[in-house]
Amino acid sequence: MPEGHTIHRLAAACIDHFAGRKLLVSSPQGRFGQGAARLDGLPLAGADAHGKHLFLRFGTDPDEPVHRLHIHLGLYGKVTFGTGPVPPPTGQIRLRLATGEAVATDTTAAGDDGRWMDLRGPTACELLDPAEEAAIHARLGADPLLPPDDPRADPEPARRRIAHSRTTIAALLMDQSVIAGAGNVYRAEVLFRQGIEPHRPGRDVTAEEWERVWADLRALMAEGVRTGRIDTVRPEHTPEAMGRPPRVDDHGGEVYVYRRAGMPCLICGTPVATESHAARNLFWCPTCQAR
DNA sequence: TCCTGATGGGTAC
DNA sequence: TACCCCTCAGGAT
Repeated sequence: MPEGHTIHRLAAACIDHFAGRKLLVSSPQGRFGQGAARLDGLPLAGADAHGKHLFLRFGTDPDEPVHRLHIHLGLYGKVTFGTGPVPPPTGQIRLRLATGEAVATDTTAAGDDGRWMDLRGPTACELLDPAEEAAIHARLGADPLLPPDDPRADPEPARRRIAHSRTTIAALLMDQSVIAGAGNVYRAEVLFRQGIEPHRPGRDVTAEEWERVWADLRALMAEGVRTGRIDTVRPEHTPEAMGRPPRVDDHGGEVYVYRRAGMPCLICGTPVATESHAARNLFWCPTCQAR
């Protein structure tokens, strides 16, 4: 789930469900109890995403919030939205937001209109002061999902980093200080779609190739925000177009190489290769990505 | 019922 | 590079 598109969707969903509404905030069986107590009863003023980081602003003015909550889902974190009864608590790190006046913070029933959000297992769920939040933004690279006129979406620093780096392009695309929001799926898929061998040093990637990678990332991830899935195959390679069975996988989308090790490349039939690369699984087609 | 791995990242060596 | 964090679906048993 949690590549950047998931977090941008999450920010929009928080606005949809909770913006301007006083919230019941609790941390049942959680380690965020004190933070939840400080947020309880405040309205949600805003929500935004930068890369894989989510920032919820509590108070009445999103620019001058009373509290700012930083959430990072990490590898395991999950968020569920619902209406009506809230599911019973499980797990150790958990945050619950709900609307409605008639409910005590630790009951399992939601409020009048019963909207709730349940967060389990995040890597980060913490209140930050402005300087701490600024430090997070400062260490993140270009976010392909932010509007092009947002300075945080400016790809020029990423271009420069890559153009001067001996690190592989595969590792650079996963480095959140270079590009914020792309993860292992988009990394593998964008390199496949642009025919780039993943082990090439960043400085050997041409300006034209980088332009295509950035434009493709923007388009693919925007589609991910729209649909909530990661689909990267072009129309001519869909299951329907090729007469092949659809992919059966826990995250749902149609992809070229991600987690398809040993299976035939959808374009050339070469078995998809895999290796552990900088502690993450890398997938690529040795023929389509020969260079 | 148990075991493994996963779309992430901070930290210690 | 290894480990830790700590969730949960899917496969193995």
